[in-house]
Amino acid sequence: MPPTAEAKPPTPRERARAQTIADIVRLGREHLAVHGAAALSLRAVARDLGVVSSAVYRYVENRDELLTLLLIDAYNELGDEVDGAVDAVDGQDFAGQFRALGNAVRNWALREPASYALLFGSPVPGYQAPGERTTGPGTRVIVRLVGIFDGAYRAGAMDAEVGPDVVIPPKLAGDLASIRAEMGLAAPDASLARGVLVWTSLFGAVSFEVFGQYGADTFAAREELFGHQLSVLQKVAGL
Amino acid sequence: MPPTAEAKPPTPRERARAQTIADIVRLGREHLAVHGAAALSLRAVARDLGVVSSAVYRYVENRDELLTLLLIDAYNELGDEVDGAVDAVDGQDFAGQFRALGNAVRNWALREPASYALLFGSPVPGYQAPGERTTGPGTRVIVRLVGIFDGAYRAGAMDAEVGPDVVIPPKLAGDLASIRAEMGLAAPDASLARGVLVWTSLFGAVSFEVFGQYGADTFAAREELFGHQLSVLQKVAGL
DNA sequence: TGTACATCAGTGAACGCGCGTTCACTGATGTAC
DNA sequence: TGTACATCAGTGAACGCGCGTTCACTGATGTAC
Repeated sequence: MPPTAEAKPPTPRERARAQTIADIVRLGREHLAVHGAAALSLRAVARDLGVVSSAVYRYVENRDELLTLLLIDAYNELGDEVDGAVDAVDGQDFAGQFRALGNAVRNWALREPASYALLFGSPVPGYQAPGERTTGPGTRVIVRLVGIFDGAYRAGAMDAEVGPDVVIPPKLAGDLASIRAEMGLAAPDASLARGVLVWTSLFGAVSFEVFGQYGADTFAAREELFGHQLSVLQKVAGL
Repeated sequence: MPPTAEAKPPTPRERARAQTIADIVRLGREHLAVHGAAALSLRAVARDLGVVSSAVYRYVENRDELLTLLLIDAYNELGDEVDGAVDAVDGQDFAGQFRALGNAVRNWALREPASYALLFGSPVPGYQAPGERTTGPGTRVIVRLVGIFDGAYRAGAMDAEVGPDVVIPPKLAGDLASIRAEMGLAAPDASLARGVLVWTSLFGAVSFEVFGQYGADTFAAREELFGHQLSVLQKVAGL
């Protein structure tokens, strides 16, 4: 059965190599948290790793590739967290799933603000993520969110929505049709468009809190504020 | 009448000085647009200004102060743009004012993505904005937005809102009471809380577009998408 | 109106620092016969 | 089982670069008498 050549058990060297790469990613994340993405430096990672600076080039092609690894790692950590939270909710409780997803995003973002900033903050100047490697991990949350909405629609659990008189312009309807086809969805244009707003609004709320836009003193009850925002968004989505 | 010592006409030297500072800010913004905030460098600005690097220290105390100047400049440019757009709408057309504000934010953000990122993106590592200088300019948009909401409420132009059964927890109500007192507002808790969501959602939508979260191909009809988002947010706000 | 002095803008050299990346190399670890 | 060779991890020096900030200085511009 050697057609699947990947199935061999890893050699000690391979294991050591994987461990070192994992260490590099871990140290890179720590560096990210302290100094930000723009200041991420291979030399600093090498220092923390206890190795001469040129040695990291055995594991990582260049600085941009380290950024890519960190990006993928962060996307997957967030994705795992979201999946875990949503999976813990009853499959028919779509509103509960939505709230679990929102809270998972916020909790992770507050715990890992630097990684969150890398994923959802200002683009890193001069860095372009390689789509073929990041698109999968990078779309896990939205795919999951859309899954909840579409599941609710199919189950007939989607209430009348806010402002049903709002019309969808044809050009936008075209985009939504592509999305519907690509993701195999059933929900109509209005629901999908509403979903996009809820999606961007969720991250808008989290970003404001994580990036310090609220100021130091304005909101003491941040958890309650976010809970309220989720409640309203839930209504907007029709859940 | 020398008590108001500030009223003297500026000397040529003062005018030259003001002009140079304006040039520094302008060049700093260009640099920001190309290389990002973290890479903003006094030496590069000095080069563009055609002057030796130490000369800029005659005008700007250090790198952080240049960042502060850029921050204030950007906040005021955005504030002017928003004020201009809202002022152009009939004072009783609260929904129109809201849409004008939203579109002004988006247009400015798309035109000046680097400045937008400085204001609303990831925090610049190691930089803390001096509140006493930035709070005023930095709150112009939210003050204006709240003004529209409160004006609508006082004019009795605020419709029934989404999900009126959503309760405001006491801790959050306390925060909202402080805001109401501080800003001299009339609107009740539910409206204020809704206003916060609309505020964060508006910037969430703009940030996703400016920061490239939509991906390259998903939405061709970005203008229409944003228009739709504004429509739904308008309903959420009760306008 | 003319002179003496103070203020200011800009210079150029220097400080100490960190960065990404390349390259020839040494040793250790694995593999093929 | 033993030997020859290939692979790989890590070294250390070097390249050329840009950065923030300080400091003593030169000249030009303004001000007071």
